[in-house]
Amino acid sequence: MSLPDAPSPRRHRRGAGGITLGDVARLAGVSPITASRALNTPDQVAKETLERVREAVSRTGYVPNRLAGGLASARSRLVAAVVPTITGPVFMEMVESLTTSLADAGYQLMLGQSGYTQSREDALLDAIIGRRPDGIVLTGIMHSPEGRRRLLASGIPVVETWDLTPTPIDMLVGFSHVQAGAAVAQHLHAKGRRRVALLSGDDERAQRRNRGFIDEALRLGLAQSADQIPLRRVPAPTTLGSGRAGLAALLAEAPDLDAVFCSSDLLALGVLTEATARGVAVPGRLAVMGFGDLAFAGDTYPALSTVRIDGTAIGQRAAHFIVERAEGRAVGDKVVDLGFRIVERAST
Amino acid sequence: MSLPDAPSPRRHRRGAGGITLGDVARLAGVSPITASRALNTPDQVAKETLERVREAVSRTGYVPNRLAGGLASARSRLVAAVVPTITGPVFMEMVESLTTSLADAGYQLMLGQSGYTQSREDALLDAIIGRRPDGIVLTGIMHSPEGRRRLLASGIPVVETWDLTPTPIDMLVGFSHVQAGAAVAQHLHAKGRRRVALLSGDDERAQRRNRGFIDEALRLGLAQSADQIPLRRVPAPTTLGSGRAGLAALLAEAPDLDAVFCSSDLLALGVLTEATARGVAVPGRLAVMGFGDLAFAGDTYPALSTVRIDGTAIGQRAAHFIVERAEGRAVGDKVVDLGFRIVERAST
DNA sequence: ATGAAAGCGCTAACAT
DNA sequence: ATGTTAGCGCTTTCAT
Repeated sequence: MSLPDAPSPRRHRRGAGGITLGDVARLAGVSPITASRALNTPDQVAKETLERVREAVSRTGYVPNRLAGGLASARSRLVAAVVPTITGPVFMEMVESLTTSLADAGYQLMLGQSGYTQSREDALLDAIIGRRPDGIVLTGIMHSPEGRRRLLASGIPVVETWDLTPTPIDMLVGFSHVQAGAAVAQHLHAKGRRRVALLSGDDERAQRRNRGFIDEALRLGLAQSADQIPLRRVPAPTTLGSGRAGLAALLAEAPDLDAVFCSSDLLALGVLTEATARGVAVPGRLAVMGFGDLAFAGDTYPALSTVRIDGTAIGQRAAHFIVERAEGRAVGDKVVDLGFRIVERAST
Repeated sequence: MSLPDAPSPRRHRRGAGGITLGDVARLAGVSPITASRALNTPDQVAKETLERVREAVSRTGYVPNRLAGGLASARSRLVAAVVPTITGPVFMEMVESLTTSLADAGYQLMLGQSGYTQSREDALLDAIIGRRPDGIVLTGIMHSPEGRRRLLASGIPVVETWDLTPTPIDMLVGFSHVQAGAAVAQHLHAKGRRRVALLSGDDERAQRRNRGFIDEALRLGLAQSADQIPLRRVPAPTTLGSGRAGLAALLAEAPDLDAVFCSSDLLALGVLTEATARGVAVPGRLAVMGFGDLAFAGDTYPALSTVRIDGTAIGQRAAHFIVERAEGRAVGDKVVDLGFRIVERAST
């Protein structure tokens, strides 16, 4: 009974507001799908049509709704990264390079902090999977069976990083912590140090480096048994302050120490600081070794010997893995060992 | 010609795969919308129905597709944060607290790095707006007119941070850099310092602090004209290394300096390091002042006097602003000046 | 090179 | 307390 042409008073929907692809298409005098192609696959569209669509886009200030696009195409162009905490500076380099590499490829990074506990990590995982990211980058390897199951079930490409494991969920970019620890023991031994100690964050990867260090130290005859090597654990994330306190504690326990391997550069900086405050000569009386080779390591006084981990490369590789998968290309080797490098500076 | 009951061979759609709300609903013997309500607004659903839905969810391992939810409800539960770079540790505290506060409220953080240049920022903005986040947190205030326009046009709640301006785009959580600079000048003057210098990153906010410092220094009679105050600029993000080089340069220019105000704690740590390396007594011969009060500031040797900026509070306030908006509640005062605090430690 | 139709998975609006 | 219907804005499939 109403006029056929009258806009029927349909009950539906908050007219959300924004300019849609339909609006752009209408303005350009083409169908929505042509407008879509003009934006996504320009070479499928005639030059002149392309021009008209581009014109319409800039006149309207249209910004495509990627939520809708992602839903329709099952490609969100979102990538999630999970780090224990970003205030430990160790992972910053990786996050920065991930963000940049992904942005260059048209992907956006979602950041999640798991804390160093597992319960949060599992909860976070659901929040992440719900966004249907095109990939998930994990810091460290996923141990929780529940987490592995959910990740596998989601079908989302996963890159585990900063570690190696014979049983990766999917892809992997890392290095061997055990070997890194062993290499440090060798380095200190080669430098003539004989009474070595460990100052370490209480996270699992640091423990593994300690293990490698201790085993190698025993092999080299630096001690007869593991408990002869003083070991001080501090809570992760490690800080300069805990480095100072840590050295104080180690020195109280074993005043004749001649070398300390710290599980992070920040810890090592704390050790250098405490040594300065106490007048302990570095490297004269005490050699100090860090881990990570953060930006500041070459500029401390004395300059810090450390283990270089190329966080930027880790981020780039991880981004590459995920983008290749998302674009439907097969990645060759799904596991990359990026290794590490002993960087000898003044502190040893 | 085909049997009416036969699943009509419709041409459509990759069956993406995953379990959907429909599957859960079917299993629970309810309609999809009831299942939706069971998950989102449980108290609108009968106890027993709720139970059946929950059961179905855990049996299937269903994880809601938030892309679809966001599209339907026009609420993505995504929040974007833009920082110049996350490898400057200054913003980490804010990003961490943002991430945590938002996660607690069921929102997820998207991270963007603008670099310290404007062109990247504008491009980044479109990438962000395309995701239809429920809010955008900007580091610093948005100057680019084009950026402001797009942000305004998007209708997305915006929080500018780390600064004050009489013309915020929307909401604002910051403090006065000019006043902070002035307060430092007063502090150094009160400590009896008379030959002050500046070591500063070349970003705009640091310049503003310098301005406040210089004006106040002139007022206090520490110099007759601005160019009597040695000023060394280093590229942002600032580093320990540039702090060392900076002090060296300042000392070459003005050997009789008795105080340096650094635009970041990291720079100040570099200055302390260089002072140690040169045997310049701090605070005896040289007072050093940082900015930020990062975690390590209290543990340097000597402990660093600095300006405390509560990055955690900034993040919390920003998160609060955005969540309130997203939930449809009005925020009272849209501008919050969180201030700063001079933290006096051993270095001055 | 372009278009029509269908529907991605969910929720708002309007019932009952 | 639960269901029906339409459609969020886009892209896929199939057709021309």
